[in-house]
Amino acid sequence: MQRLDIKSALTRREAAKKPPEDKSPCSACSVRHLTVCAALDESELAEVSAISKTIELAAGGPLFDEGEKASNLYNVTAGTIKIYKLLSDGRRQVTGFLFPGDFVGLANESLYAYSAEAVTVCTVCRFSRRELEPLLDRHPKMERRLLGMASHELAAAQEQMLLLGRKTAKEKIASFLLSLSQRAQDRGQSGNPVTLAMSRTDIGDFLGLTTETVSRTFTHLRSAGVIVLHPGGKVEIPGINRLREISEGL
Amino acid sequence: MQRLDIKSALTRREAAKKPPEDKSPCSACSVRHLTVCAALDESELAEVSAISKTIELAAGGPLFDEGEKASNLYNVTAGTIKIYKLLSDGRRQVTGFLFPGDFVGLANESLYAYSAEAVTVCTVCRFSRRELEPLLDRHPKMERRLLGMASHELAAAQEQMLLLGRKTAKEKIASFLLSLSQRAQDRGQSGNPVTLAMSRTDIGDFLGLTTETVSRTFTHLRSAGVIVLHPGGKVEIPGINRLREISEGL
DNA sequence: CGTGAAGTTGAGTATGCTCAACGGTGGTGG
DNA sequence: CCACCACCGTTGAGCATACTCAACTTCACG
Repeated sequence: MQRLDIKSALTRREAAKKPPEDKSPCSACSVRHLTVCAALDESELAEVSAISKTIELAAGGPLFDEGEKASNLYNVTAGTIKIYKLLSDGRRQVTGFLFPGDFVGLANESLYAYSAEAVTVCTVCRFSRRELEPLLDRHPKMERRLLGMASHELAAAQEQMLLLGRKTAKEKIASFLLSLSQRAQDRGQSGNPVTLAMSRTDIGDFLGLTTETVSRTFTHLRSAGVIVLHPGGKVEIPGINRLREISEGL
Repeated sequence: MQRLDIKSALTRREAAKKPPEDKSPCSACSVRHLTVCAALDESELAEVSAISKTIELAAGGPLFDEGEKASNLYNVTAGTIKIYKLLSDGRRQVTGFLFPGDFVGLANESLYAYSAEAVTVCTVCRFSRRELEPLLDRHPKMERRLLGMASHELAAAQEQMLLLGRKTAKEKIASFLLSLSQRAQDRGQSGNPVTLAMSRTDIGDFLGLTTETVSRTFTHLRSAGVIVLHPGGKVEIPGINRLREISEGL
């Protein structure tokens, strides 16, 4: 799946080398319907293409760091990105995983409030903040869309606060699997089995648990027959309704 | 302070009864510079006035409930509001406290993703979503401001996730006090002593702790001479730098 | 096939929770 | 006006969930 996306990203880059034509490279974007670029017409897409640049990241590669000047915004087009914050002693909280179509880099202040790093090989579209803002002024439709995406993220953040503050380890893992499954389905991929692209450490840092507890809880759910762990981070969920109950503490 | 704000709200309502004049009631809004209405000119303010209604809430009064149709948006002008989510067994996570100037009710989907309830006596400005949206279309400046406020809330949500997932009880309480102090200062009020308008239960539900642990931790910080507890929920912070260290685990 | 990172499992522990009791306070009704 | 009651906050004792430290296994990669 990653390999496939990289291939399409390369195709997009080749298109960018060609002289201007009636179709912009963004026209071919396979995740456009999920992004801030949804519902733009051809001429608007061309404007966006003109100020965007496709970037590839190796697994583990940094996109930006907390405290850095927030001069760019990014659209994920392939792969998985994690965003996180650190405490001075190294404790880490992953505040989100980003998948194709997700937007990253919004910062009200001039500095990024968190770090972003590729979990897998990734492709992202980069926009300079300076160039994007006037474009947003001219296209309220796009700004409205951005506000909608920010509201959506805000709702997700609140759901995550509920998880972090009030759920048990078992409920956290169950909620996490269901959320990954849902997001895969939103992208037209399989929601079952679901693929975990990230490490146990990343999952722990996302759920407010240690890797040991994450591992033990997976084992526990496996013993209970709710999930089956396959190689390559694939998790089959035969008991998806049971998992839903567990995620809500029933 | 609450009493004062209520008085100004009444003044505002009286103004609304008068025939149209060159100054809209919003002109007198004491927290406008903090709100989405900042940087609007007189004619724009008049438009906003026309579709807003001032509402008063008793302490404990509900503003809206999770799952309700999100037909209104609100601007807090006086008092403290809490927003929260519930699990089916009654576990609660307070996801935020709102103070004058804060905006509440953004919902990407058509339903509210959380409940909102007055902590103290409150005054809020109500906008119908249906009426506000066309106004935003005509005033990109206002929409940009809204996006900025949403980004700011997103950053705060991430900071809160770090707190919930990775901080100890002591660090949580210290961070909480500092954040309240900062927000009071942003509103031109005293940052020290800071007033806790909410109950221990609300604080616990915000920080992912029980009331007992909140209480014990306050006692501990008091014994350590970092804070002094005064009647009326006032907390004096003689050791504010020590509190900063504690909040980061030093 | 060797090496190092990632994942799993186990034993013991600590932080924060549960359950319980008690003091203070504010609102209510006799 | 005062007694009563409910609620809030505080404190204590015991306990459980998830953490720490450690060993071992599995897996990916050279």
